Order: sequence, then C-alpha cells, then structure tokens
Amino acid sequence: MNSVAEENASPEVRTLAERVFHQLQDAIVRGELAPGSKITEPGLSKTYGISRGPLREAMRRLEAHRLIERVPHVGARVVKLSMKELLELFDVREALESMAARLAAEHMTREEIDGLREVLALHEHQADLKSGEAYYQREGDLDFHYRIVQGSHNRMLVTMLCDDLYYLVRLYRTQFSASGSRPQRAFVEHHRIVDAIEAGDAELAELLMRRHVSASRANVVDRYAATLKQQAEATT
Amino acid sequence: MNSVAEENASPEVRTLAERVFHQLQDAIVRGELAPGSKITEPGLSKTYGISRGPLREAMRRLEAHRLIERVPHVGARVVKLSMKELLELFDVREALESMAARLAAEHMTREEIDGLREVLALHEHQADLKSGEAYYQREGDLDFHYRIVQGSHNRMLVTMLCDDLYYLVRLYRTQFSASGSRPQRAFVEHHRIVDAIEAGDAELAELLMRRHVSASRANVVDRYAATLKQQAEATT
DNA sequence: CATCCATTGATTGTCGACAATTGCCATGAA
DNA sequence: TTCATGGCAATTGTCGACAATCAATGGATG
Repeated sequence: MNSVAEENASPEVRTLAERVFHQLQDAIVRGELAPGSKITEPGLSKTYGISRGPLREAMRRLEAHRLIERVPHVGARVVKLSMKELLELFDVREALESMAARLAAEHMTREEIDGLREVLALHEHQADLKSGEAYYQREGDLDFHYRIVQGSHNRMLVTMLCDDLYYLVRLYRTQFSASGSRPQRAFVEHHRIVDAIEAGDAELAELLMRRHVSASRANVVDRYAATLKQQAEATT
Repeated sequence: MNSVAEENASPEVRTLAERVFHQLQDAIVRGELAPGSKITEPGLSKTYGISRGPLREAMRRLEAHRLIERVPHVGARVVKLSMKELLELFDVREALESMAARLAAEHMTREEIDGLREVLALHEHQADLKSGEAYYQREGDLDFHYRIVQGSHNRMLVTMLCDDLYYLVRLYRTQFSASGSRPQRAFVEHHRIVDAIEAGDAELAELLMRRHVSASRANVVDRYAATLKQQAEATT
C-alpha cells in the first residue's frame, strides 16, 4: 500500500536506497526494531520488497550513523546504547552544542531568533496544557536545540548534530524510555540561552548551553542511579 | 613500499569493500585523486579490478566521511575544501579537541602520558635536524593530537576525530599545500598542554587546547590573506 | 543566428545468481 | 558426561547484466 503513496520527490528520497535508509532510521529510532536485535539482509529485503543491493547501501549508511553495528561475515545488529556510551554522547553534545550556541550568538539572523522565540512560546503553551506528560515536549526540546545548531551557520556542525547525534539522542530516549525530566528548569535555561544569543553575547550563550547540556547529563545519571537502587530493592 | 606491508589481516581489511575504501581514502588524502575531480564507478572498478558492488559500498563510506560528494543519478566528485569549510572544520576541532583535552586530563593513564612525552621529544629532535622542513613535523603534530584524543577514553570522540576529522585535516594540508607554520610556538603550546594533563588540571588543559587550535586557525587565516594579497600584486 | 527539442551515449540504480565464510548441530571418541 | 571434529544450512560477499536517468550533441524551427 505504500509503494505508490510515497513516490513524490522529497529532497533526497529519489532512490530506493535512500528511501529504505530513512525508513530503517525511523524504525530504529522509534524502537520498532529492538535494540540489540539481529538484522538479516534477506529478511529486510523481503519486508521492504527490495533487492539486497540497495539494502546493503542503506545499511552501510546506518552503520556510518552508528545506528547499527556490523561485523564482517557475521551480520548486523541494532545498536544498544550502554550507560557508558550514553554519557560519552553527552560529553560530545556538550562540546558541540556549546560551540553551536556561541556561533549562533554571532551569526543568527533576526528571523531565526524570532522563530526560536516562537518555538519556546509553543512549548510553554503545551506544557501548560498537560504539564505531566512531557511527551511532545521532548520532541520540542530537540526542536529547540535543532534551531540553535542551524543558527550557527556552520554546515559541518549542523550535519554532525542534526544528521548524526540527534538520532542517537532520540534512540536513547526510546531505549531508556526516558520521558524524564525537569521541564520548568529546562524552560528557564532555554530562555536564558536565547536571551544571550539575542544580545550577541557569545561567551555567555556558550557557557549557558554548556551548563544546560551538563545538567541534562547529571539528570540522566541521577535517574539511572535511582533505577538501579529501585531494582536492587525489588530483588531483595 | 607500503603496498605490500598492509595486506596481512589488519583489523578490518578482510573484505574487498573495506580494502578499496582504505585505498581510496589514502589516495584522496594524499592528493593522488585531485580535489573536485569526478569519480566514475566503471573507471574505479577497472583500476582497482573489482566489481561495482563493493566499490559502491566503499564510496558510500567515503561519502559518510565527507571525502567525496555524491548527487543521485549524476555522480561523485572528490571533495574540494573551500576556505569557509576549512574554517568550519577548525571550529568543530576546537570544540571537540578542547573537550578531549579536558577528558584526557581526567582519564589518561601514566603510560599514556609517558608515551605522549616521548612523542614530544621525538618531534623536538626532528625539528633540530631540519628546522625549516616542517614536513614530518606535520604528521607528528597530528600524532600528538591523536594521542590526546585517545587519552580521553571516549570512544565516540575518538571515532569522530580520528576516523573522520583528521582525514579532512590531512586532505586540507595537501590541498592547500600547507606546510605551514609556527613550529616553535606550537611546541611550547604542546608542552604546556601535556603539563596540564599530567597535573590533572582539566580546566587548564581544555583552555590551552582551545587556544592552541584557535591559534592554528588564526595562522591559517593569516597565511590565506597573505596569499590573496600576493596574488593581487602579481596580477597588477 | 539563437533557441528549443529529440536522440544518443554514458553513467548510475537495481536486480538475481553464484561463491565464500560463518555458526550450528550431530556424531563420535576420551 | 564432555570435548573435539566433521558436515550442513544460512547468511554474507561478490559478480555480471538489465533498466532508469541524466548530460551532451546534433538538427530543426522561429
């Protein structure tokens, strides 16, 4: 049923390999393909109705994006983020996003800043409606970071964060079912960051973003420790 | 002389696609494939004596590493770094390497620090011999940065810098024939960085590395401006 | 003479089949 | 019972051929 519906030309969905790459990327990030599960070429080839050629290219791209792990002559499995790797991811994000915030403060245009403010307002509105949910809010959080990165006007940075790391972040959120959080505090931090960017204060924007990511990391560590403790109590 | 040396089973040179990927990677970085030149699948297929299947997978990997650029149904060309992209690269390096230095100061082992000092001593020795050359010194410079990144013990960071960015750095050096430099000053900076790492002073190590990369970037800008001016004079 | 369109050539995208390597399972011996 | 060894099935790696798409050249027309 989907073979006819999706044939209109999106930016880069013109070839089969591209299409199945995005499909697989989504399936993995949304958790439809379980982390750690084995991926077999004939299997996917059948489910997606394409030959193994394009499929292998799609898998090579997934490998480059760290969404699957391959071993020659053995096979591929969906990546399974360990706590260690998750913390590594946060360190990298801290480095790259703080730089992005700094560059954004220097290069962001008026329209981009306005758009950023709108995103912020939208989030607060949603947060008012269902403050406990924090469901759409999570996607919104990424939206916020997304726009700042684009505001850096550094294409290399944009590619690294938006095309690679953010998919890992989303994967982590489904994998650890991390609905988590600290909504109001994050909102305040977001506002401060935008203020700094609007003021053109690169140093401050960088510092605030760095603390923001760092705090998010600390929050994850806390929640993880709590989970461990809870499990320990459950088994006694 | 290295064409025979590297054929015994290296970590991941077991499949044709892997092999030709590394070969192409080297060829591009060393400038044997001119930047901007068009790459055709039948052509490479013949020169390397393999079928188009593995070749396409190798090219997909090269694309992911930003060494070639592909357009669907049109073709692929060797990447040609513009000055803008080069500066973008430096910003990303500044972010990632300063974080690496910080983590290195926290996690580097005694042996790794000793090894780092040896590298430094070796470079000074080479610099004494032929102070003007700065040829091997350039590879040495990368060696220094390489080891610090590994000292961060952050696998994601290692992959990003060593597997991706450093190849772009090498490509830039051949493309701009940038033998460039400021040897003695860089040496001093290197020493200071190692001192900070050995002292476990993460903040300082981060700051110094950041300045080091930033200074290197400024140096590139200066040399570029000089080149432009020189060209302008030549055409009058 | 310039512009537009069609045909041609080549290159990329896709497919199915064959060869090579791996992991598993059964069989046998210590 | 346990371990080693052999064969077997399945998956991955590789190849050559066919179809789809694009750029380029040539001719026709305003």
